[in-house]
Amino acid sequence: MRKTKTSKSGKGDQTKALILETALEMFRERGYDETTMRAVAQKAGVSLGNAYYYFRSKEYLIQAFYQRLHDSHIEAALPALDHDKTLKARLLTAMRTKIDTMKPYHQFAGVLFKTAANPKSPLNPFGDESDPVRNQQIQLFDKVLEGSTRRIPKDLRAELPYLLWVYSMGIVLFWIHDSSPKHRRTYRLIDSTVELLDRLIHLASNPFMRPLRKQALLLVDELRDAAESLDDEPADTTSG
Amino acid sequence: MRKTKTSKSGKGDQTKALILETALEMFRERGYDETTMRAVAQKAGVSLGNAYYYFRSKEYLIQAFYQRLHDSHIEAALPALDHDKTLKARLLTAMRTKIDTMKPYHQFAGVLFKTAANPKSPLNPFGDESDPVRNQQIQLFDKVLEGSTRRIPKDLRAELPYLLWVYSMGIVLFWIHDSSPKHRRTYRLIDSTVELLDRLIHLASNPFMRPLRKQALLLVDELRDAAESLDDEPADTTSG
DNA sequence: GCCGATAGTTGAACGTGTTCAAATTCAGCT
DNA sequence: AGCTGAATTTGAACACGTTCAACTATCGGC
Repeated sequence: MRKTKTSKSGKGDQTKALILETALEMFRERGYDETTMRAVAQKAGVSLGNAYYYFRSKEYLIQAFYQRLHDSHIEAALPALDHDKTLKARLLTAMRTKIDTMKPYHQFAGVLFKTAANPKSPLNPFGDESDPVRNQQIQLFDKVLEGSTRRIPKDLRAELPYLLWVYSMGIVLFWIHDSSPKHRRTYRLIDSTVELLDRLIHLASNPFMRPLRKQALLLVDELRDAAESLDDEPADTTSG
Repeated sequence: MRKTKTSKSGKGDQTKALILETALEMFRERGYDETTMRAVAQKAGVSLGNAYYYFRSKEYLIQAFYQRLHDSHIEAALPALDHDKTLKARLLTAMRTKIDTMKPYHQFAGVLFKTAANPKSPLNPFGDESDPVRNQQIQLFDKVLEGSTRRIPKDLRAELPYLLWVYSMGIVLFWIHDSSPKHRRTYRLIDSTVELLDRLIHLASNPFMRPLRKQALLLVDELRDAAESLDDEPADTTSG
């Protein structure tokens, strides 16, 4: 009579969760490369092969981590955003909480982007497998804009959430490389870039800027298109 | 009496070159991941350990490839630039020849950026080990600007080579993911972004834009600073 | 209570990048 | 020719991520 009573959650789900928890803990404490699958399996009390039964590869453990990280960010950002009204303040909050959330995983994050930059990796932020997380993140920036007082032309307004998401990825990239104490440099960078973005958005909203803005937005559209057709399109040569 | 007579070049240099040639050939034909160090060693007729005597790791083979690739680009770009006078035309030439040069290595290039995005990799374009190549590339963009007719304010002019280099890295990143026939998408992207950049530079050169420009350039400076102190600065906590 | 199927689990085995102590070659010197 | 120390070369060995055929547990249906 020592069995766990949560029979409903499925034996597998428990094992999977156990492996993930163990892996993330070890990633946090020792880093990614230094954590071997064998060690994870051993610490979790399962066999090596069993870990691979639930996670197709070591990278898929990061994928799970990625999702969890974003959930935490949302949780931290949404309440904080209630206090801010201007676009600048709201953007600042969104970005600062993002870095706050990622902090414990700094040394492990390098690997995250290493594999994320690989087109074939499940972690590629533009790829299909990242679709849910990506959309949630873009949605967050939509909320950042929605609650702000700044008036923005419709065409720009529509693309801005995506553009801000790309911007946030750039900040994260910087943060990964940032070894300054407490990541001060990254926070300073956020301050200055948010200020700059606010100004740029203001400038781009000027009627005079309409032609240039239109051209830039067309470019953005094309980039998004291209980015979204990554896995398919195996260099088609059959013209008809 | 079968010894080679080129005794001056050093036996080691020859072996190193042989290994590199073999490796690059196999990378081109089979891709990076599919090319094992054992296979390279065997095809080059040396032992496995010997390959590691000359190349600290498999990644250092890419490092060497990187340098060679850039040399080819310079070779292709410089003569072509003689024909172009406007900034737009010169920038177009520089970027098109860049992609032309990289073409044969497209499938292999994904790995290049995968490892390049890793802060600890010798391939990191911002890192110390890439310094020579990076500076040469920036210098190329300086020449692109130097020969053009467009008048640009000094502050912007000074940073522009670096900025264009960063831009070129973005294009390369896109190209890596671009599986359209003959990489048409990348060439189209170059066309539209160069056009846009030309306009933006024009706009930024307007006296009205001076404050915003100054702020943006300050940001660029900070980014460069941060990017250049990657390997050092191990989270300094001793304040004095 | 038994059966078959599915889900879960195991650990040996494979191929890889990398390391290392030892073996071999080489150049310069006597 | 013989010696010496450095440069070069070797291949066995290591640790890792990953795969796989086999084994066990679990559960629904008879």
